[in-house]
Amino acid sequence: MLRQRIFSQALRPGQRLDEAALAADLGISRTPLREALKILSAEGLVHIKPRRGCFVAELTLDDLEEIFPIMAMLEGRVAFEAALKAGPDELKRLDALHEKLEKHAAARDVDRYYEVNYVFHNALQELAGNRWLQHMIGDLRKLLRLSRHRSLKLEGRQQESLAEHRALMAALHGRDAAAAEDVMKRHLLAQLVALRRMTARQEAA
Amino acid sequence: MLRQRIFSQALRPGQRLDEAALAADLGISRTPLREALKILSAEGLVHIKPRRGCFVAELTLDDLEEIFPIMAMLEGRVAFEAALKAGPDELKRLDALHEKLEKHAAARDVDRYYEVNYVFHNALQELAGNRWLQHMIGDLRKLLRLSRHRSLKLEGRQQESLAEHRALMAALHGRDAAAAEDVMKRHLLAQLVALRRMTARQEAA
DNA sequence: ATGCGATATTTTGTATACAATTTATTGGCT
DNA sequence: AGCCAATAAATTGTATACAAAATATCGCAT
Repeated sequence: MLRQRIFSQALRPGQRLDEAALAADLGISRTPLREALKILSAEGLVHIKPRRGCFVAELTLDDLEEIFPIMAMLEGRVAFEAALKAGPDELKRLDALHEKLEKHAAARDVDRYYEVNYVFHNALQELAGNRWLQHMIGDLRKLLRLSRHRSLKLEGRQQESLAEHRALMAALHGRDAAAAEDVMKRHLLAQLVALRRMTARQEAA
Repeated sequence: MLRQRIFSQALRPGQRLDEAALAADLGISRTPLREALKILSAEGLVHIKPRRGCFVAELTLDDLEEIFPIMAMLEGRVAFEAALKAGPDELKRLDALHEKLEKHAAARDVDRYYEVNYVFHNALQELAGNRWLQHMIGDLRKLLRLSRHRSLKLEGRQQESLAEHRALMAALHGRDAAAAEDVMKRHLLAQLVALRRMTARQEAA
């Protein structure tokens, strides 16, 4: 419940969390709430300052600059492993998801595109079959949800993203693991570049 | 305190943790103990099975096979960044640490070697200056401490490790980031190979 | 003797109560 | 009026108490 509220921005980055009030709001007592907060703290979604309170974490552009290259490595590795392990059935499943991406992009449906994109990356991770890699990526992805920047809304970014996905599919079909890794890395780093453009624009306004 | 007890094997992998008994033993009540267990759970050091209890996590060789390649990537990246950012002063500090490694290796002092090795890798991480990268590596390193395998005790492994460190220092001095990354990756993967040899030997016995 | 079922005990999960510390408020002083 | 100190309120951290569920024990029948 807490994670949901943080992701939905009902609890805003930087905001202080009053335990009594939050517990009452969630309809539970402080004991389980505090246990939940400790977990979120370990995940990096909140920061606990002893004796001072609990605050929703904030991601600066600097954090994104550090996190995206790591994501690029990890997801790149996923693409590499997936390319090695993808059988015909799995490729078909990925193709089907990619088709959906193409459709939602054509319809300019950003929300659905994000949704399917998420499913696609997840499918790839399962294919790669490295549970710890999945775990690490999952942790970082949760963190990234703190920054509500949706780079796809940028002019032309959705088309770029789609092109990167096409290149990835080509590499997977060609069983070219190195190419898949490379494409995926670029895909993630391109997102970072887009985010930079967005924040630059926001600061200008 | 809990982490210490897990690392020192006072609490063994797979062992069930009785909350009341542990709390009494630590001289605290169940409330803060449970909060601590939730944190350890998020870190992967324990597994909480709802309504059934808390168990110290176990790392199989399969887990190590998955984790080490990730560590290789992350630490490789650290080496890359560190090579770019290392100034003369920082290089001197690393040299001093490396000297200690040489000394402890010559004295066959495995424990001190591990200790200094830890400090060395930490110094490199600070140099690289990516907090999130440091965070991720730290998380994985904590996990690895669950497996009490100390590959340096293997015949010749310490000399190999030392040689890898020498190659790393050379790359750092030469400001060759790509070489540093490559050496570091190999260093981590060589550890995995050593661990494989160890477990194979253990299973034979 | 062994397996099953009902009861008793233990153990986890949650709520409440209290202690310790921090933050807010009030009154007095310059 | 503004600032500081002392006190009051609120908030975090911990302990205890209770509810719900799982595990263990005991008795009974086969």
